[in-house]
Amino acid sequence: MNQRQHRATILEVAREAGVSKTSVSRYYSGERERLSTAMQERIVAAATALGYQPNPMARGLKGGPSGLIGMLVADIHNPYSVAIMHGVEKACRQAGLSLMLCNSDNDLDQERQQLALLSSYRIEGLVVNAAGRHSDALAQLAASGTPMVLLDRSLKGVDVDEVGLDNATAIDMAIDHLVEQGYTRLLFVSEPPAQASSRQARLERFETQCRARALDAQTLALELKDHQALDAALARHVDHPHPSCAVLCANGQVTLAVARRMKYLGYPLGEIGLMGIDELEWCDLTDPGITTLEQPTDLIGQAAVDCLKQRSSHQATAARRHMFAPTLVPRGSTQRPLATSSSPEIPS
Amino acid sequence: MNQRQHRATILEVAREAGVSKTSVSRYYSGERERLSTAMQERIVAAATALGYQPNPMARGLKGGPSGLIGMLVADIHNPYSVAIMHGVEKACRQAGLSLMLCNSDNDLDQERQQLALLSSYRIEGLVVNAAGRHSDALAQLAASGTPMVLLDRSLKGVDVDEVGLDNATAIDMAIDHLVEQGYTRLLFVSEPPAQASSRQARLERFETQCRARALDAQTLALELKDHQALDAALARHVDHPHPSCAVLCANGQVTLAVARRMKYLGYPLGEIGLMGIDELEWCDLTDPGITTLEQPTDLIGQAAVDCLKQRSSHQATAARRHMFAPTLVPRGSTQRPLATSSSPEIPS
DNA sequence: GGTCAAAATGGGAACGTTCCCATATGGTGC
DNA sequence: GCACCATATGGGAACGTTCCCATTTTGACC
Repeated sequence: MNQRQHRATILEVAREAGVSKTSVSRYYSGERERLSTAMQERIVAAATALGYQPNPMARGLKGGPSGLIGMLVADIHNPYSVAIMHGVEKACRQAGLSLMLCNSDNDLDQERQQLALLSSYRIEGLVVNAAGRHSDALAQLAASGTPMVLLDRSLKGVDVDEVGLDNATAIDMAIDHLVEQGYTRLLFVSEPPAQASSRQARLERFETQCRARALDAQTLALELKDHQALDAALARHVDHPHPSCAVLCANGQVTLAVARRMKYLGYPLGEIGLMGIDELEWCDLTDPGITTLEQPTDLIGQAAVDCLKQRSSHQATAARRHMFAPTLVPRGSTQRPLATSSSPEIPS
Repeated sequence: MNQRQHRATILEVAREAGVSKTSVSRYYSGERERLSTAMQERIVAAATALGYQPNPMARGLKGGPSGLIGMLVADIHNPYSVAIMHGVEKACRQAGLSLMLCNSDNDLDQERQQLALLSSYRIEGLVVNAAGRHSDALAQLAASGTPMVLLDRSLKGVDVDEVGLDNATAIDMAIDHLVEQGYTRLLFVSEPPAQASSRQARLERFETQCRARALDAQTLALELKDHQALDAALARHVDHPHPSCAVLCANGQVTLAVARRMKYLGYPLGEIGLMGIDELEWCDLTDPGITTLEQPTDLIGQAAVDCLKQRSSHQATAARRHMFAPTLVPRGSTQRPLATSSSPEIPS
């Protein structure tokens, strides 16, 4: 009944092909060019005949590559994380690597434990989208030589590659767009920035740019569960006797929360501008549509895996940063009702 | 600079504790009760002193448990898959297992390859949310004794545990709700059912139930990319000189597509009823809100992992099926405008 | 044709576990 | 006091690789 439970080993392939196990091993560990073509042919013949497949466990044991890439995510529900995960998974698949997915649920203890587990599997690289506070466990893993990429974060004391959005460009694009559309009073809403460097970066860029342009701007950092604080801030922002207010959301989660509250409070989208970083699948479904800055998540995921591959093959160079620019997806939420369809494209 | 690169082995712990490696091994492979308390204390002391952590590679090599659970997903972008993934990941974490995530991108070849890879890691169990057509690779893996759970699918010739939504109950709840709300002409929209048994099940239940109740009902199965076909079907459904039409969507992806087209075509939600299986985070954001049947995804994921755990410990019993009932989340899209807030709760 | 280096191949010892067996140790019943 | 069994412990051989080193073959150059 059972399919052949037994799995062919390298030794059996060697016997079948009439060569030594060392040669078979060489064939499968990327040293084919050292083998004569005749030998290569005999090996593939024997291997396919026996249905041989290398055992990554045994390989990883001896110190060879484990074929495993770890991904540590703080919140598996975050659409941004999922989108990146897609890119990472795809890149891994193409590189013949497997993905171990870990979710820390924003819990530092879980994170530590997951990290220990990942390192015990001798992962060849780690993609991290977590670790708000200084994570000693993360630093230790990086110091021990595991290639590591930080997604949209940078960590004090951890000098590793970073990949993510070009926050300065993104914020500038957002401000440009909002100003072009005629909004003159801006509110930036973010989750608490202490936990993630990219939040910090976006917040700071917004503040300095608005100051530099002498815009009427404010910022708000809060936990999204806190409806009341958000409602109050929105009211404060909107009730100002100023013609045109807009809200800029620091990420997709914020966009969702703000859109929800604005709908609840009855603020008309467009008249009150709304714009978010991160594209979301439902952005064109809310009534006038929500304008977003779309991140090239597949590219980012790919870049992360590329970093890891490079680092595990070459000797360690200095830490690098890949920053990607977003794409503006304009929709109705940043279209003021007075400005009719005749486009006022005149440069100022 | 480097943290101690060297990792303690079972042998070093044994030496440190002055016991044999066998005893240490026993301690870590769940045979603690066979050890005297004195020995247990010495082992744990030595292990913590050395920072010992078992090497799962070596363990898996010898035939022991690999600590790995695989999850094969056809489309990592599908919110349902992601939601289940969350539950599965959480359950794994609590059980001390790690999750290897594989995405087949709806490609049978990729699926085959991923399956081979997973099996080469000697996974202890596999959660599958893919495999439309009869997958020989899947059947083979199941036959070889790997515990396996099918999510919302059943496969001919593969007799394994299944976990998912109670489709009959869900469809009945949906029909009940729509009829209660006064909709009399129903359209069921689904993706092509040939690829997934749950689509088939929902479609069939809808047809038989509507026939049994003598309802004016139709079904539509199509690829979601095909806007034109969808638009045409919606128009055909709605333009009927009948007072109250409603559309029931077979899953979240369908709901998104239909909502998009209805918005584009200008059909007012509520007047034309809309209801979907699968809760989506943006359902309350579209104007009157979209009524859904929410699946207990965390429970389903947990149940899947539970199945695997049971099956890998106990001897194989007959395949079981866990079917979960959904929860109705009523919103404006199934609230007819004529029926004002005074609820017409009179039973017919 | 002999020397030497390069290329091609093979044998054995690890890697860190688990498991089978063997060996103490302690208690029980006659 | 001796056979007996249960309970604790330990030693060695696997598991399937890779890697170091040794050996053989090849070919090129004087």
